[in-house]
Amino acid sequence: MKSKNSYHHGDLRNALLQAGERLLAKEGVVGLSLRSVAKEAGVSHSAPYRHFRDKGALLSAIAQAGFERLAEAMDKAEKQHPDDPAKQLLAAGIGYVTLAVGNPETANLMFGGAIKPDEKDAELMEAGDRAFQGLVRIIENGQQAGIYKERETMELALAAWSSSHGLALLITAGKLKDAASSEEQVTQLAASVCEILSRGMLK
Amino acid sequence: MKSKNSYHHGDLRNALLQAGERLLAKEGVVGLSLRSVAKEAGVSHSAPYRHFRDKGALLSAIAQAGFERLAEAMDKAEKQHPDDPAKQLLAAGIGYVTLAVGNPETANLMFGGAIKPDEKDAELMEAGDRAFQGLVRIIENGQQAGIYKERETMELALAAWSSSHGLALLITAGKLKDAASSEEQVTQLAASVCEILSRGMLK
DNA sequence: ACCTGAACACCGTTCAAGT
DNA sequence: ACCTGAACACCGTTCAAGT
Repeated sequence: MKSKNSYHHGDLRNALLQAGERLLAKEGVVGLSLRSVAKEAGVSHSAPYRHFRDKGALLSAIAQAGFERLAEAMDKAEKQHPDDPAKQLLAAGIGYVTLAVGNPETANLMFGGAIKPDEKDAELMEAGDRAFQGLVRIIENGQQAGIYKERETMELALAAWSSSHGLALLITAGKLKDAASSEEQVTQLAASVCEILSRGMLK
Repeated sequence: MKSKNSYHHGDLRNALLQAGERLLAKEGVVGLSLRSVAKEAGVSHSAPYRHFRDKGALLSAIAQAGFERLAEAMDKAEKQHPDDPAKQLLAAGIGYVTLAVGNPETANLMFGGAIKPDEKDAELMEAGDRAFQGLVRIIENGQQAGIYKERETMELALAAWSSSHGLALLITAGKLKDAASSEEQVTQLAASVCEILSRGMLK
């Protein structure tokens, strides 16, 4: 049992993670300093170094939490429609885009290159892979149900991933300002992209 | 006629832009400081402020150049296949992805949220729009040729943009490390995604 | 008109010292 | 074992002063 007012914080690691996410949402990845995170958590500017190797490690941990939420969204999409892999894919796409739009700065952190390749630790990569594997499973469900054309699982999964990912990042980057202001519009756009990908652009 | 050794640089704005792009490619958007750009250009750390309002304005100008190259790639894709809008779309997708993969840090700058929304000046937005309009024109060519299903131009364009954009950023973010190491592999992936989008995933 | 150098407030990181 | 505070090298930005 630890007191919050004591010299020793007790759960500083989590407090820093929370403060980091809060400041990230407010200030963006450029405006987020390790010192401001420490201040927000109520500790000195050097305290974080007991829990994170450096600033990149904190960012990496925040990004990891984002990938875990993304993996959950994929799992949820699969379980929501146990016998309809087409609906699973639609729900996955909408979930992907909705999650990114709801946390645009986290999405930028996860995919925007703020974390240098050599700072990407194994845990971060694993969390990213888990999210992708959730989508791959949904594609495999469709293949087993025989609804897709004969193609490599990875090719289909990459096409689906690319279109959801692209739409999500176009929105978070503000390139679709007027067309994607409400959550309803965002859902509609995700559904439209998913349908075009499923049925094809060509006659 | 201006001398490079004189006290007055003569073309410092362009020199800073060039130095910025060079350092961006080498250090990434996180490692790029305005002071290092000034040093690379051989001027004092405060000289850039004669030519750019602040650091964001320099980044914005670099991003703008990136969008102009992207717009050129779209135009080139259209002109390369004057009578085949399907090939235009494939060339546009490959061009998009190839450009991003060749300049990953510039792509991150263009789409990664390093430039805050309020720093996005009119010129930057226009350059981005021009690139998108190039893609829209290619879609319209296909609609006029009657090759696409009946759908809003914008819906088709957004689906095409999303999938190319998503693939490009997945690669530059390093999420496809092993599958996209050579330029040939990258072209192949872009072609695969484009074909799946054109013909559809479903049987 | 354009560039420099000192100055200021901030930042990431380290390390001896405190509890 | 965990946190603090001084210290260092860096950064963005401003501004009087130089050419």
